[in-house]
Amino acid sequence: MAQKPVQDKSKEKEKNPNAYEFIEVESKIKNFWEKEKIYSTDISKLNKNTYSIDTPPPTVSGKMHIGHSFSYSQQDFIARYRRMKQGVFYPWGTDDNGLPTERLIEKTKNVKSKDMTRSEFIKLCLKTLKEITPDFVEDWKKLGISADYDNAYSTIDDNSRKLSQKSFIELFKKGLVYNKEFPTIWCPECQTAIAQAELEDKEHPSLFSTLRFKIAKTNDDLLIATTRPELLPACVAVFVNPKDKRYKNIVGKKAKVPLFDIEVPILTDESADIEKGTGVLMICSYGDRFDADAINRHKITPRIVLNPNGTLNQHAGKYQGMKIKEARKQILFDLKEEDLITEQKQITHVVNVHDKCGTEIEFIPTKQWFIKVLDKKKELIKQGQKINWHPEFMKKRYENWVEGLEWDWSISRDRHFGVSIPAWHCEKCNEIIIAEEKELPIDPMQKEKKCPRCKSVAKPEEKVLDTWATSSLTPQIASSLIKNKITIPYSLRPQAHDIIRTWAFYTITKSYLHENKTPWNNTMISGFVTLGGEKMSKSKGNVIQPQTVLESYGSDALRFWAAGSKLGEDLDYQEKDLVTGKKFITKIWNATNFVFMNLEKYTPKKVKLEKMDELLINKLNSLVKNTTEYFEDYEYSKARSEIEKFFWHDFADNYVEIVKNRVYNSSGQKKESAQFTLYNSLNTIIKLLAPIMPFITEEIYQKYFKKNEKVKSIHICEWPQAEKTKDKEESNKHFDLICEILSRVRQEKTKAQKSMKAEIILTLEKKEKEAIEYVLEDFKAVTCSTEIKEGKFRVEFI
RNA sequence: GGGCUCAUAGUCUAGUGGCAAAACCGCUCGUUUACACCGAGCAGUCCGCGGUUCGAUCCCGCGUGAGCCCACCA
Repeated sequence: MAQKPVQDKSKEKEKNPNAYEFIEVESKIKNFWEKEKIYSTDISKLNKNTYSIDTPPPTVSGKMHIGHSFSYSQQDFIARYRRMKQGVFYPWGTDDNGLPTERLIEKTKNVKSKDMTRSEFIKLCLKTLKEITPDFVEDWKKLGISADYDNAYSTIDDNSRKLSQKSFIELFKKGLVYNKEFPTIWCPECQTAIAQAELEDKEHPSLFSTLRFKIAKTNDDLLIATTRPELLPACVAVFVNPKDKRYKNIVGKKAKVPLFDIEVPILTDESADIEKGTGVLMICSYGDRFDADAINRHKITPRIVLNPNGTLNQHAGKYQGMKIKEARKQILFDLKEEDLITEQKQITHVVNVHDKCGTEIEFIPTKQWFIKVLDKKKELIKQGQKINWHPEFMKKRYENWVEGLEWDWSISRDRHFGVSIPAWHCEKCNEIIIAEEKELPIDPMQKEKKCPRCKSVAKPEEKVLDTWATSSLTPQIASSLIKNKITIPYSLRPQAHDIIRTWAFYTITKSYLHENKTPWNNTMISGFVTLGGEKMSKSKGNVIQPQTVLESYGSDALRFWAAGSKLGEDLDYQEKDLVTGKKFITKIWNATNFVFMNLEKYTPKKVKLEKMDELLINKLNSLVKNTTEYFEDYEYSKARSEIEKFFWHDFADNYVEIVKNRVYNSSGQKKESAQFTLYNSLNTIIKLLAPIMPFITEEIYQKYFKKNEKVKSIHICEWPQAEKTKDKEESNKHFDLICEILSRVRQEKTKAQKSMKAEIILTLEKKEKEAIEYVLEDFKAVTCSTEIKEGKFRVEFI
């Protein structure tokens, strides 16, 4: 016998040979899955019954963040369950097209896309993506996301570009795409048109100044309040409300714009609010969308002062060339010098900014491409209603968004990196020439086209498609990887709720416009991760990195945490939840050690079961039934908590304790019945748990169960089936009663400050005593009762 | 201003038309043939007010508070 080093107990604990080393195990298991291609799609096995998932392709624009790890875990629970149940198509892709990727490249390579030629920049993007994508994807693999990485798409690869351009051409031919000059939402930082869905609110401090306009001829003051004095040179009219008595006598006259030698008409318009500011509204081209509407309505000629790069043009006179903010400051200074400001106050107001860069947006008339959606709101809502939303209330968010649409879908971007718009324009005939399908993917800048009418060389379209114009085709792109063996509607679209208005909406739109189908039958919408109740964001500095969490707790623990909140609910990140997960994993590991310690040389075989064992198996059957139903309903959190409860309390705390005596001290059928039950119930438990904690369950499976089960991986084993048993409810009540009495006995021992092993004489009510009779030996052993009497409940210590 | 969601132990979350549950924390004990990363025990006006009901934490209405989305933002 080895001598125990008594003094150094702590070190001994660290070296516990049976401890579960999650870092080693998880990395080993991950490699095993990759090597054995456990999650690779076998095209020949895809069929009607295959559960197909329109996996979100994460944007290659940094690292996996905690929100990703949360929502991808949740979708992976469902994917893994379905894989065991019926087989899945769970493709993988990355979204590396368009502005987010461009911005990433600009940042990491310290370049400006607009300063480079298009082809140079694209080359740099593709090269950089090649470098960074494998590392980027690695985080998802470490998390145990079981998508098919071997057969992945990128939204900028040739195939995706081809499909995206094909979609553009089809919609153009259907008359659903149009090209129009229009004051559109413009980001002066990114220098591109953007879509309504890319707007975000931001609070900004601002100066609210009341300016002295003059009435022409009379030279009377006309006071107008504004936060945007730099738009004075763009002022084309002033509005007063027709009901506003104060200004009745000036309607129809002209107003003189301060600092600028411009006279503009004074018009009546309902949109002028009597209560706001001075009641006089200046109309600029363009301050906001309502300016654009108003100018249109009154047929006023706009005077554009902003260049696409956010500087002022020649109409701004001496302010030409200044950036918006600079001009604002200078104009305010000059106004003050000439005593043209009557009042000024500091306010904070909410402005629209571009979600990618936080820059305040402007309205600049440019020629852009649009997909018609405004005339189809009703149909698009109807399409949304055909989909099962999990949770249901997320459907409402979709409907609200569609109802609130104000613009057609703006799909062109004045950028370099993206899917090119496959069009040419003959400036003579005003003819649009569209690429042919066999030419796709195509870059019009690299290919000369002649106008079919006048035969002159047409101008290639320089703009690219918005990244959503491509990612809205992820079902079709994924299908093309598997010879279209799976087509829409897919079974499931998982995603988070922030992109209902973009990804979900645009995908529904495209599938409707192209095929008049919904893209999926179900969608599961994940919530967000918060920290102390607040949304995590880099600017607040309250970001938790999943990579750090993975290092200290492991994937299974992180996933266990992600399974803790119900679908659609936000979850507050708390480290203690990771601790809980890790403890649970340890518990499983230790319980497994116990089971197999007692199953040496055991081969599973049917035996006549002892009553206690039968009760446990019945209870387990109920667990299988419930867990299955929960997973069917996307209620992974209920599945988690029920499995957890069963495993820890029914199985480990109670059953294992009860059965110990029989395992240690008996032989023959009594022992075999216990062994059979331990083996089978643990096997079932780890299978039920496999979708949520794929690593430890695989490790246990490989180590102990594989040799009898013969399937390569637990994750492609068949999902456990609940056996039909008679009187299940009765049996479960019986089981619970036994546990409840046991618990009361333990309570008494605790109260008396006695050991659990203290021997007792137990007195039970008649009914309870009868219940115990069936499992008498086991029960006496676990409670250390020497005798069980009938009467009022009592525990006597010997 | 409109829509949606949430409100349960000190904290964070489950859950249910009829004894309200787990985890973390704290306290009191126990324990060494799986596990001290253990076992047993101790915690709540289930936001307020009305209604439906034999019975409401749960269903309905109103209110309060928080979050998210949208709109407004001279």
